[in-house]
Amino acid sequence: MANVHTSDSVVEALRTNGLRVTPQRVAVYNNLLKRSDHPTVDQIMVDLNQGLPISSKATVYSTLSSLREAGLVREILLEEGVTRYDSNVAPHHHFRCSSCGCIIDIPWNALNVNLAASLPGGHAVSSHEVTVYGVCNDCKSSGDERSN
Amino acid sequence: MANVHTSDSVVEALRTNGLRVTPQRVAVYNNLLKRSDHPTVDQIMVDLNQGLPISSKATVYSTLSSLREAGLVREILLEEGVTRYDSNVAPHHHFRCSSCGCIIDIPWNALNVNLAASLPGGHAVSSHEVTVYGVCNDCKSSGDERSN
DNA sequence: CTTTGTGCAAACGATTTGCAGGATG
DNA sequence: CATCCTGCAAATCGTTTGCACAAAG
Repeated sequence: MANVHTSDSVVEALRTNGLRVTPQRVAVYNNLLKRSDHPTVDQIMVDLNQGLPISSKATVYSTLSSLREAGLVREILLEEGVTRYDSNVAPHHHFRCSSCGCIIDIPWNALNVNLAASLPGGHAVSSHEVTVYGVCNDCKSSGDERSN
Repeated sequence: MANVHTSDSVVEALRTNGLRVTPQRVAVYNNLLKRSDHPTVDQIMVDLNQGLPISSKATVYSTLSSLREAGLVREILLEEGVTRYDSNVAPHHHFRCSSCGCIIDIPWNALNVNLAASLPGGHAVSSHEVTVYGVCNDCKSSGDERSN
C-alpha cells in the first residue's frame, strides 16, 4: 500500500479522481510520488524538464492545484514565500531542519499528542499536526551549513 | 508579566534590544501587543493609519523585520501567500478555524506532546509546536461562513 | 465533436530594494 | 553630526489569468 507506484497506478489514481490523464499530470504526480523531499514548483520543474521539456510552469501550477483538489497531494507551508508539495496525504507530522531547511516526514504514531478533552474556548477540533524543529541527522554529523 | 504594556515598556523593550526608538516602531509593536488576532501587514497598516497616516507600508515591513530579529515578534505561516505576526513569542500552539480562517493561541500546557525519546532518523530536536484545525466557537454557534 | 488541458505572455499581489531626505542617539 | 530610519517608487518573485491551439474522452 505504499512506495510502489507503477505508471498504471498513477493513471488509475488520476482517473478515479475524475482527472483527465495527460502526460504532464502523470509526470508531475509520478515525480512527487517518487521523491520525499517536499519539493517546490521550481524543483519539480527542474526534475521534469531535465531531458526534453515536458511541461511549462503554468501547467505544473495548474496540475498541482488539480491534484490537491482531488486529494492526491497536499501543500506544506513552513517557509515564507514558498509552497511545497507532498504526495503523502495520510496524516503525519513534520520535522524541519534549521540548518539545511529540509523537511522530513514523521510517522503519525511516532508522536503522541494528548489533545485535552476541551480546548480553551470550546472549539470543535477536527485534526492536528505537530511540527518539530531541530537539526537533522545529516547536518548534525557533517557540521556544515548548506542553504538547501 | 503579561497584558500590561505601557508606552514606556514598549520603548524600553525596543531600547533593550538595540533598536532605535521611532514613532513608527512604537506604533507597530504597540499595535501587535494590544491585539491577539495575528494580523497581516495590511491589517496592521489599516489599524495604524486610521486617523492620520503614521507609517508607510515599507516601514511596517522593515519594522516587523527588525522586531523579529530582536526576538520581540514572530511570524506565523498557516495560509498561502500571507505572513501573519504575533507578539507572543513564548512557546504556544495554534488553532486554525477552517470556517473563518482565524488563528487562536493555545496555551503551551493545554496540550501535551509525547516526543518519543528518539525520533526516526535520530535528528536533534530543539522545539515543537502543534497546529490544531477545526471550527472555532464563534463559527460553530453562528453557523455562518465569513471569509475573515 | 465537446470539453478540458497546455503553453506563453501579461497581470497580480506580497515583499524587497534603492535612494534622497529626515530623525535618532 | 554620524548613523540609522522613513517614505516613495521601482524592482522582484511566486503564483494566477487570458487566450489560442492541442489533446482527451
